[in-house]
Amino acid sequence: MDEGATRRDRQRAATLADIKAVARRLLVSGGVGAVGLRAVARELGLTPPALYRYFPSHEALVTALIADLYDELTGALMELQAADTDADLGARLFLLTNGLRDWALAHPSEFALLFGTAIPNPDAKDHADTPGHQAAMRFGAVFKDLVAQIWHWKPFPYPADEDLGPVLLAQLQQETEEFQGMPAGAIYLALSYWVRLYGLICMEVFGQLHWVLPDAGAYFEAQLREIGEELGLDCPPPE
Amino acid sequence: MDEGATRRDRQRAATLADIKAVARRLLVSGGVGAVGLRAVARELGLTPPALYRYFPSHEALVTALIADLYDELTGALMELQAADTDADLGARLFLLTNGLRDWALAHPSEFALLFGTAIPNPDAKDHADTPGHQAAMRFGAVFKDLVAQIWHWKPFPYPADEDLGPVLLAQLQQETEEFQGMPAGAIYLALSYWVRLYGLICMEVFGQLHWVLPDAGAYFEAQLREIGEELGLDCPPPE
DNA sequence: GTTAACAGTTAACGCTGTTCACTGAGACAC
DNA sequence: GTGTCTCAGTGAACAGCGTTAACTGTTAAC
Repeated sequence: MDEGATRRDRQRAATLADIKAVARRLLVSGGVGAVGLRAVARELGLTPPALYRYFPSHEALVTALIADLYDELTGALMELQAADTDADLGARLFLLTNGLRDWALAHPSEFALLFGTAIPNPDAKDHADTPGHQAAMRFGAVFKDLVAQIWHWKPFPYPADEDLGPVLLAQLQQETEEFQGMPAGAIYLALSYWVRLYGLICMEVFGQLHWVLPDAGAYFEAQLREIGEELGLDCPPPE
Repeated sequence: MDEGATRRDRQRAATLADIKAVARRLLVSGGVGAVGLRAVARELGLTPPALYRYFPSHEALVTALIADLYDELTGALMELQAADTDADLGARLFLLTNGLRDWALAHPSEFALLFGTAIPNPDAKDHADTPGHQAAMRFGAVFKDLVAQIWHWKPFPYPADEDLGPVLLAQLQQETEEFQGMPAGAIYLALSYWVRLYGLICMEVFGQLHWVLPDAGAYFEAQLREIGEELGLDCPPPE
């Protein structure tokens, strides 16, 4: 297994894993602000400069943590999907979306790190090859694939091109091969559903729904059911 | 005007305003991380401990800034509303929602501070009397009033109580006097529209829509028009 | 067996928020 | 008008942060 890996390489990989594990623990217990270079070193019995043999800066450590968390979340969703033996796409929509919400509620600190505050610089292409960005794309692909599968299995009604307006139509048509051939109107709907569900989860986790809904679970369920019906899917029984 | 205000009181109020102005400038130019106690003091020609005569901590300064920003945003929306002479509620929906989006896009740092990351502690009542929280409620009331006005002017179709499920129904009915007597189903719809529009603005400002929409303006317009139609309002002409 | 690479340490720099003891000037009472 | 008291502001210091430089000892490689 570790052929060609010298003793040092193995130990290096081990401490690197330790660093990330400690960083994760600090994140969970104290939020993003608690994962500091010195705090990680202290918890590992190392001196702060030692960590610079593993990460070029504090930001790099956090970035690596973000990438790992994206992959962990994606993995959890894929696992959920794999355990779902029957190919009912309605059930799969509920499974994945509820899975995302459950993960977010169970890991609020991690969720806040991933989705809380985002890209400060609006330049799109300069950080497109970052591991964190790629992991984010893999996460997004889970739901992009799901909606494409639903579409190709049983196309749902969608607004005509004329109803979208020329500007929006042109933007959406540019994404048609990213969405496996779906027409602009269908992509428009998919995006609308994503904003509703994803936005709802963010607002719930970040406490921006407390003023009206102490527990947003029932509301989320209702919204999800509404979307499932609009997509023409068989929704799982309530409760 | 300043009767009863001694010379000291006036100077104190002036420097307090200066502190907030500098903090605001630093926030705009460098984001939340740039508004530091020492940085503010440096820019004012003061020593850092001097600021402790005005704010008990760094967090208090940021909190005060948040409250001011909420009030500024609310004020900008109210002004927009006041300039809208005709009482067409469809036009007012477009005016206020586009106004919110415009403010967010014009002041991304401020918007990020207000809505980016939120309440870390899920306890609801311990910070309910904070000035920032009250300012946030005043902001929310703008849109809550709008939807209540629309409802009382021309009630829109809404889901029946039986379709909401008992749990959700009970939660929504508890808010019926907060929404000036609107039934649970109407509150359900209003909340859904708010999540769509507010979530869309957040995702646009925080760059979580770049991967599919380089410019979300047309999409926002389409969503807003869709909601206006569902509310049975006369939408302003496109473009 | 020599040499080079590398994990890790110590010391230090500049930065942050915060506290304490102190100074000087405006406000108020007699 | 003098005395007292409050209060804005200063200077020095502390603990903590991310980061760098010079150095030590162990490990892999030729």
